[in-house]
Amino acid sequence: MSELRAAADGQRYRSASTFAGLGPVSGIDPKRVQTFWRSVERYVPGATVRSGLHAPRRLIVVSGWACENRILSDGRRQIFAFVLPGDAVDLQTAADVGRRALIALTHLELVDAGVVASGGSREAVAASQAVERAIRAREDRLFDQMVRIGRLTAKERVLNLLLELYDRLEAVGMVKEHTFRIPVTQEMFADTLGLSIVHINRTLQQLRREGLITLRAGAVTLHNRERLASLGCYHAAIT
Amino acid sequence: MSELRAAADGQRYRSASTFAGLGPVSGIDPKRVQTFWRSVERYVPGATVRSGLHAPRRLIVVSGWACENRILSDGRRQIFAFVLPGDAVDLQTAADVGRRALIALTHLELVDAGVVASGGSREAVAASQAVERAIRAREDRLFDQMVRIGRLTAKERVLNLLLELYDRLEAVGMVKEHTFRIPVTQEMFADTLGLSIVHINRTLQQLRREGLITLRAGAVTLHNRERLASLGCYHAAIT
DNA sequence: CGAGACTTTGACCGTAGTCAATTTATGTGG
DNA sequence: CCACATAAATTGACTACGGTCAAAGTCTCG
Repeated sequence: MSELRAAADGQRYRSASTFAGLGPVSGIDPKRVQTFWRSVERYVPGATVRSGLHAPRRLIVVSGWACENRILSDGRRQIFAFVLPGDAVDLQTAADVGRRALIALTHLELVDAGVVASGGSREAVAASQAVERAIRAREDRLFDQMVRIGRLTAKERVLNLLLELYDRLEAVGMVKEHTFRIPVTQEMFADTLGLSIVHINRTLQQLRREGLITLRAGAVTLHNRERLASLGCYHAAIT
Repeated sequence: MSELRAAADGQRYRSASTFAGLGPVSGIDPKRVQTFWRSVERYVPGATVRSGLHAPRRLIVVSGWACENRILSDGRRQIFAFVLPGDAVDLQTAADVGRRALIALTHLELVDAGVVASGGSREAVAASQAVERAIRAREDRLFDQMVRIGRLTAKERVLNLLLELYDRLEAVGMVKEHTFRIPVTQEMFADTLGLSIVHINRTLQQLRREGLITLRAGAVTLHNRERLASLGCYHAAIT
């Protein structure tokens, strides 16, 4: 990917309000922002985020998309979750290499949650709580994901996932006119939703034919969100 | 269930060393054990464990089996995990009623993790760390479960799950001669593994015909664990 | 313009689901 | 200890959702 491309990528997948996902963390003391930016880790698309050697690490996404996945020895892959700007993840120690990896899907900027939430100032406390909430929200989504692949039909799975992404991106100002950018190939959808790539393709075609979604050039539009939620067994978590 | 039955149930699903699953917690100060037992919560089969009203609660299973599940409005059910003696779970607040419930499968005894890990004594610290590890182990298993339902075949799913249960129960001394008791109906297997009850039945039959497992009257025997692990894509987590 | 990644399509297959009936536990009350 | 009620397991026949294979078409980017 060229420098130019990388820049565009950065723009496209950066939240309007960088720490929006952390709620209370926005409007932080400029002096501390300095500290954040000094500790930013950057990854290029396809790179594996390094995990802690001994202790687990908690990270916050500043910009870009990532996914958590596992690859089986025979090549099968399961993507567990997508990680978006404002999200928190915790990476285990090197011990579970091969069991769960965090992979950058775009240019990715991360900060250590410890840095954001350190110090005893009122805002650091707020940040710490926000990180806590984000970690918890992530775990809740793992259950949604399990329901998707365990009990929903192909069509439901796709709609349900798109709706989740929609809501999460909307919360950080990354949805415009019912549309958001999505750096996810059909192969990745397949590996997320427990389906084959061919079947994902056909399911998407069907959704398009039915006028439910628009999906091209890495941008998705959801028409009639209410109807999609009903068709996709989607119920947003109470936050 | 009769009183007699209940007693048998208690015996059958109690770990040999009650807190064995917590490792370091075993061999605890008798005075503190008193405290534990005063705070034990008991549930009958089928009961829903009550969640915290405002704050999340962390619980440790002393005896019995439970499962975490979600039931969709159209009746479909997904079981997320089985909870065994020695395991820790965290229950969210009442806010996510309907999204994740903890259901007793047998007579069930729980203690609050806070009680076990409270105080500053050396053993309380050890207990606290053990609870931490148990919570983390639980989360790791969620990923294994996702791989099962997302990427394994029916046969692999069944074997993989049985092997996980085997290893977890063995760790707390509840496996004897490659055999353990398992209070799980085929319908529950189906709802765990994202399959239909009929297909679970046929898969089990096949495994029996192939001489890989024995399963009757709520007891499972795994013959040739190595071979099963290979057939079930099973790799125990590094602990 | 060419290479490689990604998407799309068709033909065919097979794993797993559905429906419905039967058999076999399991547990309760008499 | 037996009879009945209910839950759980089993079986057969048939269906269908989704997988596999293979080829062609598109899009990106260097």
